[in-house]
Amino acid sequence: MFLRIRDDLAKRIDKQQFESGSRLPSERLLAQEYKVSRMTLRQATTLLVNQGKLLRKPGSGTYVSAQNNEVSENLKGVTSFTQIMRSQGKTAKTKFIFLKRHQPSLIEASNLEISRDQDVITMERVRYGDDEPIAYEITTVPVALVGNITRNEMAGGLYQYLEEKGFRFGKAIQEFSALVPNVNICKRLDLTNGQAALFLRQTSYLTDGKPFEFVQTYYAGDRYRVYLQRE
Amino acid sequence: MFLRIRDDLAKRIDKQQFESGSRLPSERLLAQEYKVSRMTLRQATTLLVNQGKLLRKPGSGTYVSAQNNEVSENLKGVTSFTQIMRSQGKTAKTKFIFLKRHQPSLIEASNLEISRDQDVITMERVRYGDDEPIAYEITTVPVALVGNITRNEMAGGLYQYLEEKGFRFGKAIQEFSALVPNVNICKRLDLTNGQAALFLRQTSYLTDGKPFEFVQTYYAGDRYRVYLQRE
DNA sequence: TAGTGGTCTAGACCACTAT
DNA sequence: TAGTGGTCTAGACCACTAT
Repeated sequence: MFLRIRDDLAKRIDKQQFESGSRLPSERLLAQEYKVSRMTLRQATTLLVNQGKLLRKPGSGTYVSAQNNEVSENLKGVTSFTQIMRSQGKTAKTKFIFLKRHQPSLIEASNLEISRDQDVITMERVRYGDDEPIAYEITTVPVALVGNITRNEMAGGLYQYLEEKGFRFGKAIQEFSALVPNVNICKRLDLTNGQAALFLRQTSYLTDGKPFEFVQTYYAGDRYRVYLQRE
Repeated sequence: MFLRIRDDLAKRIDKQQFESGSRLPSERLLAQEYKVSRMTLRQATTLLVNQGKLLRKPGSGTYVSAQNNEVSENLKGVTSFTQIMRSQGKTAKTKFIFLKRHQPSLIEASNLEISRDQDVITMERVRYGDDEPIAYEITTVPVALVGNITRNEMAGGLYQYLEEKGFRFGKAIQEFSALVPNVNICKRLDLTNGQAALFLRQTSYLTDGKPFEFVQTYYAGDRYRVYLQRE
């Protein structure tokens, strides 16, 4: 129930039915409109407040955030390359390099919490913003969980594919560091030898705590930034 | 009320009164113990779930996370070098390089939201884990806000100094990228020429939205990682 | 002074887990 | 089948804002 209300409110904000900066109807009114209790309505708006889309001013009202969209977009965006590019007015493009089924490396197995004799599928891709290479992405998923996914299913959107299979996504753990990539990746990213890359390792989990993907990404250091907001 | 319960539960977890991995008393029991309604008790535990300290398994119970402490420590730790080192069993040391009062650069002025004729104070330091250099930190604060802070006050803990002056801290925005630092910083960090550094820019704000510090940090790429948890 | 968000209560029913 | 977390209700009082 409260998730449906959240989605509906988010839509109304995106459609500018609630204008940026304006005050929302009071919690009591909105609860009436959605025919739920005020506590339930607050569960919905709390999610939007945490996302930065709404702003609460005690004693005054609940407001549509002015521009905070940017920050929270960037926050979410780390998991969606397409979103980041779009928010910068660029078109995300992808070049498929290869997909293969194989036994996992030590680091893949430990991050996906499987043993080394359980097969995984790895896909490598270059990500572009307009026509500039931005990132080299290596995605690994366990066969035991996702089945024998095809190239098209995987490249067409792993998340969508898994969602349709009934999986629900939970937390993700990310680890950033910096390094100078190997020659092959430097070439793919148009990096002069010796230029730095932001290196991200991400493990994503289902709601039951099972890891379903392990992604290693090299971002061209001079063309990419990660924004985060604390508190 | 629910904040007090959260703090109390957190203490009991830290004291291992609730052991790592074990099941907590049910929400109904804990609510009884704290003499609050179940909804209020859930407000408290929800905060700990979001922090990663607790784990809910519907139909089964609420559990103390096994090791997830690391992650949330790392999350907080990004703003406190000392904490990160301690969590890795290392001792944080600091070497003071210099402190000077000067007119801000363009980037300093814009991040601190001041004009270029308003003085700032900049401090540069090397941060060590045990005896290994980990980070080169450049901290800039506006004189108009913090006054003519001395070297000891600033190096002894800017946050403590400001807190004593009655300031309250709000959000912080961080931006990560990767680069190869200049020769001077490479030397300070014992980096061979050409090694990469994780570059962090952070602007920290007071509760009223005024920026009070702008920090630029170069982390030795091979000796430092930033961990984040999403959702 | 009327209206707002912040918090809390004391229940209720549900799907699920563990046995 | 008993117990658990997930969600929801229909109220209530509070401090605060806006006027």
